[in-house]
Amino acid sequence: MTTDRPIPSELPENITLEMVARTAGVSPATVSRILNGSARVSERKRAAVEAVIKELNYRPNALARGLAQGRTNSIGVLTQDIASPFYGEALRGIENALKDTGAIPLIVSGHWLLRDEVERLEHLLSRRVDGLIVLTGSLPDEMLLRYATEVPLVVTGRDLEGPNLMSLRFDDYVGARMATQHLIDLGHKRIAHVAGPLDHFDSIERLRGYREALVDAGIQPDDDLVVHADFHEPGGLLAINQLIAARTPFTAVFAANDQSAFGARLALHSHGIRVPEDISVVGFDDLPVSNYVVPPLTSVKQPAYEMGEIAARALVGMIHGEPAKGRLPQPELIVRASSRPLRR
Amino acid sequence: MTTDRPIPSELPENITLEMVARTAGVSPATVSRILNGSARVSERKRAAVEAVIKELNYRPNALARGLAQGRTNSIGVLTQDIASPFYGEALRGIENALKDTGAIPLIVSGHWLLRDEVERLEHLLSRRVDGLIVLTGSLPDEMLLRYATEVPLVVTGRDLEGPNLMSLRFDDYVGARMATQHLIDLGHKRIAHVAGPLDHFDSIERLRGYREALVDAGIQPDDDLVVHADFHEPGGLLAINQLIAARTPFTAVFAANDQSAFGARLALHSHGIRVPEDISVVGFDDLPVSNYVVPPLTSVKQPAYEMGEIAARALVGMIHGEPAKGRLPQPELIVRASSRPLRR
DNA sequence: CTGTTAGCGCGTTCAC
DNA sequence: GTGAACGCGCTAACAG
Repeated sequence: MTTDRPIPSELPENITLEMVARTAGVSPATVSRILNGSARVSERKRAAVEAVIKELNYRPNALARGLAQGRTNSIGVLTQDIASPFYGEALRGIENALKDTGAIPLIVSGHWLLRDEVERLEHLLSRRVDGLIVLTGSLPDEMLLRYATEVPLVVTGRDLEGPNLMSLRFDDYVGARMATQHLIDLGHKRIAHVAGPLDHFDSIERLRGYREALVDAGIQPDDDLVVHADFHEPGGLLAINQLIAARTPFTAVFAANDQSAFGARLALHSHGIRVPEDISVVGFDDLPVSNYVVPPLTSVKQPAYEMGEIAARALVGMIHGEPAKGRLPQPELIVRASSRPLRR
Repeated sequence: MTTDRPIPSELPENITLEMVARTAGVSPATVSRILNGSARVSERKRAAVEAVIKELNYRPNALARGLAQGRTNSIGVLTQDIASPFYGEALRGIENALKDTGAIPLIVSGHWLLRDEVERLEHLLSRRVDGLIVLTGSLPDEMLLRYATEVPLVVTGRDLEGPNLMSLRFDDYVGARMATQHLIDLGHKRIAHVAGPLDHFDSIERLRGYREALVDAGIQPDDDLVVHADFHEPGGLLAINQLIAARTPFTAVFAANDQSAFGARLALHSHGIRVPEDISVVGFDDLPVSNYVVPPLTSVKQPAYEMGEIAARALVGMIHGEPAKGRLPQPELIVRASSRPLRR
């Protein structure tokens, strides 16, 4: 041990593997082998090294390790909004699935902006992540395919086939049909739809499910009943205000996601319209909080947490060279108190 | 350019700085200088190199760079729950403040478990983050002080002084007083409190604020009115159910956070008790969604987003050797429709 | 089983 | 201005 360092540096010097090796009286390679279990080491040396590691409080340098090994034990996750309740659940699922693999998720946000998404992905790749999970977003398919040539990639919210790539899509169309059908079954005919942004594939599919359920039930879809919003609470509120201002009659609302359903419900409330007595409301996503709003919201369950888990597990498999596999559960309608039979 | 590689490797080989240098006909050092602006380079070479970088789609290896420079341009963020609506806002603030600094946040979750928190922090440090933001959590002060000897550290939710460390604490006590005083001003005397977990400093402070506001108003605090919950919706719901089952009379509820206020509000609803007509409800945090629940929730605004921004900005400053600085805004009560004068 | 050697891809002296 | 040489901390390949 070098005890005659003249100036004790301010910052505690980082302990290196080489220092551990020297103090334990072995070679760096041996320490490395113990750390990685990459070869058998005599019990005596192992004990000595482990003691030194503990004593010196040695912490391996992940950068150096990554450089040498060519893998970083980290996977990049592109979400869109770090505070989104929906994607938040997906992130929880990812975290949980990764927990015991030794890998750590590097989470960045794309804000639904192509520019941000590309910039963030490049950032992740320059950090040499071992794989990538892209939660929906607005990247063109070709770009995803190209990124998949660099690292294994799992993308949600679209159907896409390609080498080194897996996609996970929830059936928005069927989910929207179930929600609409539920309202039809309750006797509703004038069903409004608070749509999502129409540059989102999910929104389009949900709108289509809504329309086709109506048609199949012999109800003529009325464009006046479709209001466009943005998947957020204020948008849902404005949408219903519009509808009311235009005096368009309706007895039920199917919102393209729970957040806009919350806004819609508040708009109804401030007009003195009761839910579900006067008007039924159905959402989409089944956020954790939707079970605790008043009245609890009937909603199509989107398995966000499971989606995260499935994506992460599949990605880890792909990184280890296994074929991509994993499927999302089928849509499911969770009926709660916000919807009830039309009173006549 | 080496065109005679016999076997085209499956994975596209990573472009290295050295390859860029060779194709551009300059030395690696020159490319490095251009990349980092660390020295003047002739316009001719610069143009040539930049062209090659674009053409080869060169992406610098952040690991190698970190190893060589001793900094990684990443800062570690320990949150508690990646899907928490409250901490989610803080993360947004952090992301935003870091956006133009070139640094990227590495976000990990501690789940309020000491074990997880330590493990995650060690993970971040082994990745050689340049600094650390710890969002509350349950680490003892001494540990934080020790971590601060390794990297600059900002911690929220507590008061702590130390070298290389900054703490940011919101005044929970004053906030709770404001909430309680608001209800007192409205004529309420039987005010229930749905408390948070009592191993959280915030919970204790909010309970204290509640109690002292009552005392100062000449109202004798009644322990029967204090129910313990867990900062989550189900806990708030159970708490109110308990209160009702025990037939403890009350006309208002102050919940230790918005999520338990939601649960409380639902419990009241399912007992046919109206808010605010029969009972007033006040929360704490002012989550984004609290403005959109029915009725919109009166709440103490905790500036989570700003907190994240302030923490990140301060940390960046500290990393650059500036003294720690930054303060949180004062508590503020946002009055909405969930509270109203006691009818007599 | 163990030590020695040679990189991983960059930044950074230090000469020229 | 520019290039050659070395080192960041670690793993891998090769000897023994």
